[in-house]
Amino acid sequence: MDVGDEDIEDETDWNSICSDFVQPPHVVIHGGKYCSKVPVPPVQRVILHFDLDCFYAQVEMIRNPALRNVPLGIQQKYIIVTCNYVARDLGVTKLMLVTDAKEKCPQLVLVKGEDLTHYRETSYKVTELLMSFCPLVERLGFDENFMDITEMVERRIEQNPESAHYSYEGHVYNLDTSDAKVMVHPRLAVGSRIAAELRAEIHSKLGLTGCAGIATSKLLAKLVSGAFKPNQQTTLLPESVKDIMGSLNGLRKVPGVGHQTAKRLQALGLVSVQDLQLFPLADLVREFGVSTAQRLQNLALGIDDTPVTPTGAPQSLSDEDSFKKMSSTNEVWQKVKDLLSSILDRMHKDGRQPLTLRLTIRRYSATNKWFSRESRQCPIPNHIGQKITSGNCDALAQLVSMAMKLFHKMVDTNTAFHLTLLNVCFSNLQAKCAAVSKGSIASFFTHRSPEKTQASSRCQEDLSQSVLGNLRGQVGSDVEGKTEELTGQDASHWIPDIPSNLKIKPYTQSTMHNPEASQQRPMVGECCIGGTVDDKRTNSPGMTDVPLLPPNIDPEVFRLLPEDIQKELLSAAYPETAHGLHSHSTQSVRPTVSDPADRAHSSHHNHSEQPASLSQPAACKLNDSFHSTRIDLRETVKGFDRQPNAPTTNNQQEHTVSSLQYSLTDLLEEGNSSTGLVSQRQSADCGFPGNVDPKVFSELPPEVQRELLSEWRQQIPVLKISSSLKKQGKSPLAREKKAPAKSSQANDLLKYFKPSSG
DNA sequence: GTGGTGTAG
DNA sequence: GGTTCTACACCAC
Repeated sequence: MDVGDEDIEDETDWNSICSDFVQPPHVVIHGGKYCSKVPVPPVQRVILHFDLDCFYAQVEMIRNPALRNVPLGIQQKYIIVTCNYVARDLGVTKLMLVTDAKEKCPQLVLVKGEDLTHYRETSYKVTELLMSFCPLVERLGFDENFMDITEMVERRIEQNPESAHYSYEGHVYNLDTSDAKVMVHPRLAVGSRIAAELRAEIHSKLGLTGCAGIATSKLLAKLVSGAFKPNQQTTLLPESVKDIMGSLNGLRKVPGVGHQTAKRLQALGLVSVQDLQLFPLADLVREFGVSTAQRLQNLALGIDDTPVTPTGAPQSLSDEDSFKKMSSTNEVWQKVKDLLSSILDRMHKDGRQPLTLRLTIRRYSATNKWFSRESRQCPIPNHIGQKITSGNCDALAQLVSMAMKLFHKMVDTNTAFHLTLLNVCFSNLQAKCAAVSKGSIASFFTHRSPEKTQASSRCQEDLSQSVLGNLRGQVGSDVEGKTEELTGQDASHWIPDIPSNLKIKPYTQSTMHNPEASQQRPMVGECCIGGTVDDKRTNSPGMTDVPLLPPNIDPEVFRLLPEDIQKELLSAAYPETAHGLHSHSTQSVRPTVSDPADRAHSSHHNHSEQPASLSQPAACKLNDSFHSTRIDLRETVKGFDRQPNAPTTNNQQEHTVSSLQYSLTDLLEEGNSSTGLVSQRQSADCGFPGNVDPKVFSELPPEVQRELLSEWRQQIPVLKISSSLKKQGKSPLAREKKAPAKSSQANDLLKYFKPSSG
């Protein structure tokens, strides 16, 4: 943020850096740092960076709107990983110890956040939503996305040259917006408007707010997106690149420079960004090698030409848990089984077949508390891999056994050991065309439809290409010569089971009811979706207006299918009423399934029966239903016209669910329940959501308590579902997801029936 | 392919 | 630089 002599000195450097740019325009901008003529590179790319505000907290506040008005912290173990702005105003910060946070803000409401299921799902919805406008979306963690909208911008300017004259939306870094001369960088100006529209989309469809940065590279977009928080956006003009780089205090602030690199740089005497900018490259090369040295110096100079690489399907799925101490094989066995059953479920839903299993441990060491991780991996035999894909419950036992072998490779159990973390990971994920048989026809339809309707649009090609490019190492499907479309299907598959209905429903909803959104949509949609929004609406009329075809099914695609498949789809979509609600009914049923206390008891019962043999009859039963395409289709298609609190009459399902819970609860390790907050079971008993700490609740002012209670009373069907299943420690909801019916999706679905006010 | 490290949110 | 729970890239072997 400092101007002065250094700036003038630096100008030469900047000139040389930019020398490869064609005809740098000379512009004069008043009100900013540059009062002299400064050569700036032309805008060649327009990159957006989206950063959701306190993401986990937002997800929880959507799940339980009453939390919006209280200081909310998301707790993982003894850490507040994030908190809402109410809590921030009261002094709570990210990564604060729970004890410190409570001291600082006694009224802080805590929600357990170790189970990432909901965050992951919401995260992918955001990515997916962005991808529906432009395929070039790259994820960075759960709450950030990059997007290359260069094409979108070009097209918009082409179609509407007027748009180039519009002003910047939101902030312009280091400038009064009124001072920013739009004509200088029309692409960035248009980009800023697109960013605003996309943020509005994210808000209207998913209820999430966030910041955006608009710039010419990922590096700069990321750096600038946080300039104004929360829920604002900032454009960085090329003229201000030097400013923003200079404003970073310390090399660690440069994305791409982690603490190890920073340490090495410091050893070279480099502390500030400017130090690195000016350091002789040759010396840097000696320390880091050519490519890293060049990259680091470029980063310091604000130069980053790395492309936005569409993220696509995750390349590994892992699940882990940390703990104070684990020192018996028995505990390890339990935990491994626990973790495995959770990722098994995710893996099954993903549809790809993992070829590799990895087990990672972290050992405690008094001298070196953060003793690094060790891992062992092994190939997963094909017959087991297939069981994973098909949802065959035998896979669990076999994988546990494999994982334990890996464990014994690392740990000599004859001597004492002390672990503080276990991680299981499926990697080397192979797409299977056989996935079709598993019910992904439905996901083909549902996921394809937004894309399929683009068939006539210019972006369709781009999209399938990028999707293809994404699916690194995945086998393209070749059924009926529809390679491309089925590849699209595979691509759709990775979006973790967002049911078709979710994809369409919010869309329709906001289109219909949100004047702002409908005003903006044609603008945003013009890039890739083109006229397809309307198509989609006609094809998917929404919940109440069921046409000949089930909602979400693209008639064009439907027509292409063999008759028997068509029939199956129809029968799946419109079965007799008592059936077909399998998945969702597990949701409604759940609160009545069994007394939480009973479940706790049952867990003790079976506790002694392990680990000699894995017994999970209920899980088997449930998983078996995964084999049925029919059921899967029904779930996917049917949930759409479900009412939020629709009562379930199917007792059999209750039994299934309840026995499932027994078998899964058995896996819980007892140690966990004694730590941390009051257990979720207790809070569920109290009649309010399990994700709310009763103690904390009792400390709230009476009027807040009343308000919360009245909110919860309206929400209880939703909240109880999740809360009654939540457990201490690891992967509570993952257990819930064991149910064949992809219950957490249904959970998400319910959310849309009762949208939050925000 | 395996195992460790570094980076990131 | 460490807490958490992921996920990815890169490198040496």
